[in-house]
Amino acid sequence: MTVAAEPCEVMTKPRQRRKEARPAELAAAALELFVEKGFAATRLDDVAARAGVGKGTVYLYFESKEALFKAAIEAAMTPTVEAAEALVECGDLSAAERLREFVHGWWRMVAGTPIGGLPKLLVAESGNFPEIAQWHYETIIRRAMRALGRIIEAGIASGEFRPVPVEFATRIVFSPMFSIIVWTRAFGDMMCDLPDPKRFLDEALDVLINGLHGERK
Amino acid sequence: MTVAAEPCEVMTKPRQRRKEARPAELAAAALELFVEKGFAATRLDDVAARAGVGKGTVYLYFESKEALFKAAIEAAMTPTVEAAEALVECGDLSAAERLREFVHGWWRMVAGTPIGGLPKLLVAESGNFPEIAQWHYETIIRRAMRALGRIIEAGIASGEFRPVPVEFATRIVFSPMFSIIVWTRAFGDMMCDLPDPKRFLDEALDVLINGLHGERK
DNA sequence: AAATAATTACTGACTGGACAGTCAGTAATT
DNA sequence: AATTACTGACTGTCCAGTCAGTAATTATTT
Repeated sequence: MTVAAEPCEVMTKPRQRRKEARPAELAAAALELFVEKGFAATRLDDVAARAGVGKGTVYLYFESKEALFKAAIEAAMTPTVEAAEALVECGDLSAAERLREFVHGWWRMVAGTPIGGLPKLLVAESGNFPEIAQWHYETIIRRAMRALGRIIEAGIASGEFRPVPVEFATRIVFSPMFSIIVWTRAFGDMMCDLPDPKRFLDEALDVLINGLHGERK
Repeated sequence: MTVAAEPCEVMTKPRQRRKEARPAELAAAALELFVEKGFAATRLDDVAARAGVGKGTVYLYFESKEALFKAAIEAAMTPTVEAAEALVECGDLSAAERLREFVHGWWRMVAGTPIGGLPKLLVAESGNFPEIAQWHYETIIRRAMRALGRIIEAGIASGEFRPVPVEFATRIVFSPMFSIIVWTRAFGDMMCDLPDPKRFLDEALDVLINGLHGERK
């Protein structure tokens, strides 16, 4: 059998050397696949293929599958939480309006991107990678919650909200966010009656803000 | 090397034949391990060992690892949702009090048991076993939500709650339950500042019930 | 500018270990 | 003696991780 000198192939681009770009490209490809299929079901051959390299190349830039996992998550998370924190700083709005801004801004930022799959992924893998889960909790979640907590504190200080325990109120506002992002990723495909997430967040904010405003029953 | 005729072993009980009891014992052992380690990381050798049988026995009663997974989940879930539905039927309480009963009763029922690990497990494996996730959603979650929804409907009908959209209100009340059960299982071990779940549920119920009562801002 | 050598980013066939699933054999029960 | 619940060593497969080899790039020589 002869080599059949390139019979109009589908653009078989030649091997390239791009030391600088590889790590980020690999991390991005890995993130997509980990979010799609989970850690165990993701093969490094596939990650390499999606990044347009051979499997060996993965090991030039990452120690192991686990190291790649960690790197992919960290690379995606850090900029996101920073952007989320920035949402808190918006002008002279009421606490209620700032809560709405924060929640909606966050949703616009993560919905439909691989980053939106991270909460589900981290929940799924928390048992197998406790160090990563802990890092994520301490570095990302705490920080995001503190941002949310500051809005609520300000609302209490100004008399707009009644004096609820901030620690708890923060987590209470978090829970619809957490639920909807995990929920849509876990069951979204198969649920014909999934409510529109934006509408859900709106209704939840209505109830919560109303609950934070009013007198204790 | 000789066989060393049983030098005071740790109660090596003889092989037994218990056709009737095996499936349930295997399903229970499997549930524990799947909840502890996830589907991929659970070895059938371990399941068999925990159930006190050899690996081959697993295949006398279950077609495959996946079939065992499905059976373990279904066996645990069905009685649980029935018990949860029964919680709705309690006497002539206000809607608010019935919500509290439902949420606390559910928590008492699942906290600290392997069943409490199922939401996290199902989230984690939803991508790899869409049929199981779909069965779970349609059979369990819908049913539990309908029970919750009935409480809210009654509260609206009696004028205790304002006329919120029930579909949404149901999911809003669900979200702190979902959050806390998944959260404690995923991050509970490593979080020194995890709030007491019972207190969290109480505070969430306060805010939510207050939010359902009051006038729209 | 062209040829040659030196360097190194990149590759993919290969290995070793882990584990789902099998089946010939064992022993409890009838 | 016949039946069958049960066993665990074995097989085939899958995949993370390796490494000898390839080719793109840079440096050096002519």
